[in-house]
Amino acid sequence: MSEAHPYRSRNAQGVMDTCGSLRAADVGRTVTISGWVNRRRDHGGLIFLDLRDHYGITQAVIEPDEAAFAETDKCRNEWVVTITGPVVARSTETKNKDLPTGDVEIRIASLKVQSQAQELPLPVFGDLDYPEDVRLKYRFLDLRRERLHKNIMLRSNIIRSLRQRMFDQGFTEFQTPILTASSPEGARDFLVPSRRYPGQFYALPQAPQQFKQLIQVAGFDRYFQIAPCFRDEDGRADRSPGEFYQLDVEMSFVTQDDVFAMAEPVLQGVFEEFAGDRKVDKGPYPRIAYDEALLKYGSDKPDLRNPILISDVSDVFARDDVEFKAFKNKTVRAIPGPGAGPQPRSFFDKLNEWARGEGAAGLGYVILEDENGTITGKGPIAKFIPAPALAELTKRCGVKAGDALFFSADAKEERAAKIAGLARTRLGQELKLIEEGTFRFCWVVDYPMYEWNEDEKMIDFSHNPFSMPQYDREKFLGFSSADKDEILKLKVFQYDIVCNGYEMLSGAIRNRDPEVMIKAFQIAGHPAEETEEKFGGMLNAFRYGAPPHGGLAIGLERVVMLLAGEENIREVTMFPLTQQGQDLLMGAPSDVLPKQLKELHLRVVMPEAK
RNA sequence: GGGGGCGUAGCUCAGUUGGUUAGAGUGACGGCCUGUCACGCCGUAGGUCGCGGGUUCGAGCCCCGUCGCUCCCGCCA
Repeated sequence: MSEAHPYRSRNAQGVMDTCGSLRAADVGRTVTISGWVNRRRDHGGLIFLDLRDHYGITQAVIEPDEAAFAETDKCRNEWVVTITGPVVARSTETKNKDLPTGDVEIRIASLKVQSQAQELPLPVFGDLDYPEDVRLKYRFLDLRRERLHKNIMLRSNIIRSLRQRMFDQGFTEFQTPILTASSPEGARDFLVPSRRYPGQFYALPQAPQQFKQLIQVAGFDRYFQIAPCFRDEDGRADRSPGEFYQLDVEMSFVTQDDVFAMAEPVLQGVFEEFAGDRKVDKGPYPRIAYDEALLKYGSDKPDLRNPILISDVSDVFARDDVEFKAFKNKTVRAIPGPGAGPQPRSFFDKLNEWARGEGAAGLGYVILEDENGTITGKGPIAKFIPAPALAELTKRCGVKAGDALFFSADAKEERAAKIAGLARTRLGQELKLIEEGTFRFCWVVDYPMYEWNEDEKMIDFSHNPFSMPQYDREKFLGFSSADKDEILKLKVFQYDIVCNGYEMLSGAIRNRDPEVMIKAFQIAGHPAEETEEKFGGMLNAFRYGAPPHGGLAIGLERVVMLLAGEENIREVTMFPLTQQGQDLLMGAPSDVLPKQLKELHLRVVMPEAK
């Protein structure tokens, strides 16, 4: 016979007893469980301890004449203790139906204090909000609290589910290097100085992009990885500074449709598994061309829960019978405000003020009313829009009496579209039109390959330079700077999945043609030698038999955020950095010893004080 | 790099028009209480009002600067 376990007993089936495991069936057993004192209630003689561990909460009780009373009396919140005693049934009136263990309690026969706790800088009990810096400095306490504890467990379960779904589709997981080479495109790199090669640096990968493509060239076919990615860029509520994880995927001999067919069930499945009572859109997801997304939703991240659709009405305001000068020769986008007609004047003034804050000249509007069966317009600019033009507007935008129609106008099309998109979101929120408790997905496809950089008067890559253009190869190789207009119209096989306005997934069919890649970079102003030097490893691989391939990456934290119902990425990250990129718990970044700098052949030059 | 918000007891917050000794709840500590589960009751301690400077007879409050956290813009192939 083995001796009793010092911290946790087991039942007859060999199952470990925890603070969450005891039920009516355990009544009569003597058990040992360990955990934190969640709450202590002292009734004079009678003391209750709620003991908490990862698995749940169990009430323990002791009376004054018992041997362990003095030791129990000393216990305070968040001390770690081990208790041993019989499991007893609670009387009907004293059962706690809010706890799974609420039918029973443990009578404390002995209690051992494993660890005491000082006065807490952050109470574990209760669900108050605390300042971010305190929460981060004492993350280990915050993680004991139900909200974070649940979120982190959800994250782990989502990762397990994603892995299983990938294995089920015949994918293999491989690890790619963390210490790698700096890549000049994209985000700022995190650099790691080399000890053996003075003046040279490793870089942490911004993504395993080139490696996963090399894995395809190496013939492994369906690859995936829960991959850490490092980018030295500033944070946002939905974007960690420094590091994040993605489900990174690549596969060979596939078309864009093959990738879609693989990705949809994975996302769909994981959302259905963890959505609870929230609704999950059924695939196949609608495919929205990039240009269409910008027009109808004013964003390349359309939130389909919002029913408002934007229309282009530039031509209506260009008509001779419409005399509103402020909109002439501009891109004008119309944003319907369903049911906004009865809103008070202040509603419209507030929106106008908000639009100015976003950098627009304003947000014009007409309120649509029914006058003897005809729709008429009211409001400051209504008098400039004669009846036939108004009829055209209402028809095109699908608005009716009782609605309002808002206008975003700008000489620059992108600005008009962007403000319209922001107004669409804002109106959806203000008018409470955004469907709740639903996950709505869509693909955004046919991204432009290039965009015009007005400041530097040159052509830039608009997104990923490694995507395959949708093109005629010979014509592409023959492009010159005279073909600017045609070049700017080129689309690529690149695609995103957007869920409720968040970018969830991003991918592409890759460009595996060295000649085309060098030409593509030439068009963006990078000479062939430079491309050869920067991407030599991958280009060279493409010269020795590269399969057609494509893939994607799913932002893990975004998926967890949405499923956890959180709006901040730190709530789903175990040990996050602050928005300023500091680790308040471990104290990173930090100074290092002069000896370490010397080994690395580094000298620090502090920025000059102002 | 730029803009907004916040910073008062261990924690969450209140603090009037610039005016006596800066308050409450919670936690801590002590006392009372045998069925609570946010237990209840009584008491005690606990403050560089983020920091520095200024205006004023007098500053938690007004002004300037600075630091920290946060949200946004830039940035994020």
